Amino acid sequence: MRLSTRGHYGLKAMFDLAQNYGSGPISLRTVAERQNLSDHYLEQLIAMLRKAGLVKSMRGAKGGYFLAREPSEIRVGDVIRTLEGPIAPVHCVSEIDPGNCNKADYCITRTVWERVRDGIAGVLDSITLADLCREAEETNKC
Amino acid sequence: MRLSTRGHYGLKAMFDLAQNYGSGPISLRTVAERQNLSDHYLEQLIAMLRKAGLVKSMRGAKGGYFLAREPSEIRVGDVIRTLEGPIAPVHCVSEIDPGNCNKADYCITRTVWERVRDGIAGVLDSITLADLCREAEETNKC
DNA sequence: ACAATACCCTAGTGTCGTGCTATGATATCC
DNA sequence: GGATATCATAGCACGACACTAGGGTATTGT
Repeated sequence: MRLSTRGHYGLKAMFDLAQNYGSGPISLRTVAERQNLSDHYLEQLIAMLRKAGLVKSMRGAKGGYFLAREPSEIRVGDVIRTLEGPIAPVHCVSEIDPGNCNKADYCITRTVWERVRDGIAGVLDSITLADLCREAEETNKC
Repeated sequence: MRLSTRGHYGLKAMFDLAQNYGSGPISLRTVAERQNLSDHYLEQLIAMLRKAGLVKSMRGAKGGYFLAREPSEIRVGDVIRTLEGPIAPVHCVSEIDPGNCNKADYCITRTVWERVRDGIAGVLDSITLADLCREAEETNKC
């Protein structure tokens, strides 16, 4: 019952970009160092986020990455789905293309996984990057 | 964001045993065939459930497995935790032995994973095997 | 112009967990 | 005592994961 590190690292990076939103592009190396991640690996993750339209990039010297829209408009669920694929505790209740069980008759345990899926999605979709920034600020005040 | 088949298959098997609760031991082969699972593989899963005290066994001819207590006393979460380990979307928020991030300072994304974890656990712990049996019965009536 | 910076892309690779299979031993019933 | 069934351990093919390697391309500052 694990998330891969992709979602974990990716969210860290997106949070970093959210904290620096509006300050122009941030270089990959900066994010990687601040969040303590392998920069080459993070490059691949952020490429997925870029193709999904969540971040934009500027090439060349002084280039870097920045959020494609405001932190309040990016939900954690958007990030996770991009990096981990559709939320699905088991394959037959995937958010996309659920497939069908090999047994034709209705599988009662499916209702469990549907509820788990909806629970996870509900949490992830209720939190935006702006929420994380606000929480981080409040934490530092204490 | 996937459960392995262990939890999936294991819950199917436990549901099968719950439906036949009180009818004496059910052989592994019977369960495996009814739930369309590899019986040798299921054997390993049910061994874990036995060691965890969720099912009991009777050896020899006419032997088999049966639930250690009433279906209403066994939560889906008990089954999943036994087969999949403690619920933890990422390692640092495991229900048991959370470890600590390599970064000493507080990681804000952790609050996300904690909420996801609690969401999953909440769903799994709110459903008992008896609930599943009741739902299965109601479904068949329609 | 040109070097430095930093994004962009494709391949490859070691490690580990998953999802089994294989083989044999032990206990119980008829 | 044989048929049935649980118990236990070992091994193994496959794929995903978490990177690393090594290049190419765009932009900037001098």
